Amino acid sequence: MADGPTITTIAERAGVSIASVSRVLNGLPTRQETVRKVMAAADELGYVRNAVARSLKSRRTHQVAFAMADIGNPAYLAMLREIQPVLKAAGYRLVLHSTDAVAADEIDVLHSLGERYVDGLIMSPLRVTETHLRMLATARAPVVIIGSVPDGTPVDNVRADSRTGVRLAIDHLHLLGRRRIGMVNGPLDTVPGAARGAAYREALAAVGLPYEEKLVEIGDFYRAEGRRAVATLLRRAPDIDALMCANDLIALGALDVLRAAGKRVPQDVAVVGMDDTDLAAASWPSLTSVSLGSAERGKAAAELLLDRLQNGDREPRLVTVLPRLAVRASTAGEASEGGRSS
Amino acid sequence: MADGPTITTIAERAGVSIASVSRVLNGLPTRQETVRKVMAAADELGYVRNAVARSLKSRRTHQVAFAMADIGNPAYLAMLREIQPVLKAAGYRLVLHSTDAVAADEIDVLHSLGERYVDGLIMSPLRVTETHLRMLATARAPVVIIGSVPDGTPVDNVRADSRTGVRLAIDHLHLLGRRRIGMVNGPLDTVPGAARGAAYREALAAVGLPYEEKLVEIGDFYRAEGRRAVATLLRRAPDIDALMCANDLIALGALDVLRAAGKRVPQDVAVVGMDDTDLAAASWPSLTSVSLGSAERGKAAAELLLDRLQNGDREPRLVTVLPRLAVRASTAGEASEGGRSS
DNA sequence: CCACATGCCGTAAACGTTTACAGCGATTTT
DNA sequence: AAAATCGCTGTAAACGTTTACGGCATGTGG
Repeated sequence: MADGPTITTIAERAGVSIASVSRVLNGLPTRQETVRKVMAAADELGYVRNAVARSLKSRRTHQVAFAMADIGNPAYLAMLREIQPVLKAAGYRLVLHSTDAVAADEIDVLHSLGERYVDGLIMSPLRVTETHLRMLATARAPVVIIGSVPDGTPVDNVRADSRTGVRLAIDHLHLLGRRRIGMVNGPLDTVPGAARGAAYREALAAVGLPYEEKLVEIGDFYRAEGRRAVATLLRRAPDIDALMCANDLIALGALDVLRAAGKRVPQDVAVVGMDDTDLAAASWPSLTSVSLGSAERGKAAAELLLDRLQNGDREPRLVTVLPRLAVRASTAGEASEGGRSS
Repeated sequence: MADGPTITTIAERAGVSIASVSRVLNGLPTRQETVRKVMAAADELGYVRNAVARSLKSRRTHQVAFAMADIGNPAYLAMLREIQPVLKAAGYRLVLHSTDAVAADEIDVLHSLGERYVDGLIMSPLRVTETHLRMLATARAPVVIIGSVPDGTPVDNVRADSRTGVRLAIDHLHLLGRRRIGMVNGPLDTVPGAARGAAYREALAAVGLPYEEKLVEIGDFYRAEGRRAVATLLRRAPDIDALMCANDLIALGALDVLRAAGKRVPQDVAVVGMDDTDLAAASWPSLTSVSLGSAERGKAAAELLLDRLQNGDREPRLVTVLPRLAVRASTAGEASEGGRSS
């Protein structure tokens, strides 16, 4: 692992100055003969440009960071899968942070932008605090936020429309004749939790169903929590005939509990998940799920950031991605069999 | 986004030299009064160290790359989930590459080590070619390979033991009384494909069952391919009573086809997957699966690399992770209900 | 009172690039 | 034939750090 060659090494071997070497390497106009000599020397030495020195001088790292709230959550994973190729195609490397949805970690990441090891950041915070907003306003590099941010915040923003998403699901259930539609939600102090809770209430109203406290249970966005919450709900309201779950993991927990309780899905209780992850197609019965377009949001975020990197001072932009309902067996009978595979 | 403060800015404001600033910032012995002045200036200016300049001088980037073969494959994802926190705890950032299992991309990544934008690399190649080996031998930064590499290759290496893994599964099926055990494998020119195929043959011999060509079908490591392969297999050998699948996605495809063919799982056909991903616990019936310890392998790889970064010239080390059989409903009846949630 | 050690600090060089500027030989213009 | 232009090249500075080295006070021992 001997010290690699630098442009100085090349310059000596080719008998030219380092400036010429640099020019050749960057394709700037140079005499043919010089080009030949430099190329030959570079080849023989197995030269590779030092990215660090290059970044220092050019003030561009060609790296972009993505701060995922939760690396285990398939929704964020779907974003990552779209972000990666977009960045790669544009010649950027991806630095991955996992913040475990801890606000302090997110703030750390924002702070670390000052170290200038990346040209920009894509971030999907679960909660947006005052501190977030303050740091966003003074961030040392462009940031794109996936998730909602107050109007006027000076960053590019990509949003899901969970309101419409929940609406799609409730309409679907209502059309199928369901009238006792329960909801299992995640924590109300998270952005998605709050939005989905409110949307549920609204959607019920829209189809003319009453909102009943006892049909709603709050847990967390995990399968085990989903089980717990649904068990509680069933005890409280045994006549429930449909469940709107705030994500797919919760919905899987619901399937577990319903099966154990001897309820048939979808005949007795229809179940809808949210995020339309790979798990939805894999489960049995396969899970009807509201896709909030994680993949599209990731792609949009990456594109917004790349655009901003080329054009530093355009207006902040807001992109909203439309939801879609993926109907599968857990609401629509035995028929459909999801086919997404990775 | 005005140009951030540098140590020069601080030096001016504090009325000291940049050397003193650097010393204070690095905790080297300095007079109290100077420390105070520098700290005050740094705070007021909101100074953050420039990582690029630091790296250039110190020849350390505090970044490590992970080249995933396939970002959509839960097995690699499990590795990522372990690697990330280990690196973070040690103060390293993670640069993520997705090579889509394309050899050329993997070579690119190895080549790019010459750019010195990372201190080391963890890589999980699907196939190991001559070129791989040549580049590994001359890599400009330490590399840890997850997957098998010929003895004598001068890199740290973390292996799964798919031989024992398949053996566990076949023993299990044999104990359950299955005698017509088919296999659905991925491409034989991949490292895992070859290993699993050979292991299947060996394991059959170990329990005294004959190897039959017609019980084996090759596809690829995806669900749709699994469906196709199992359909073919069923046509060719309708009396099959167990299926050993080379990964969980294939096994899910098998479940699809068996259900459609009216075969009960596990009563008529028992199914075993491999990798023990989240999907295994999510499917229904839940899937018995051989865990090859993806998480442990990721963790081991990260630790090997960190160790190597501190101690550049110790002997290459080989870590082998033991497999484990996660028994679920697809072989053992209705009883168990997997509970892993993320 | 001088020699010397000690503790801090500033100057300057280095890490490996990119790039403004000036120099220089050859060609073109007047 | 002198002047201007042109194409190419080398010198040197800069990016923001870290760090070897020497200098300057201060304190100690003879």
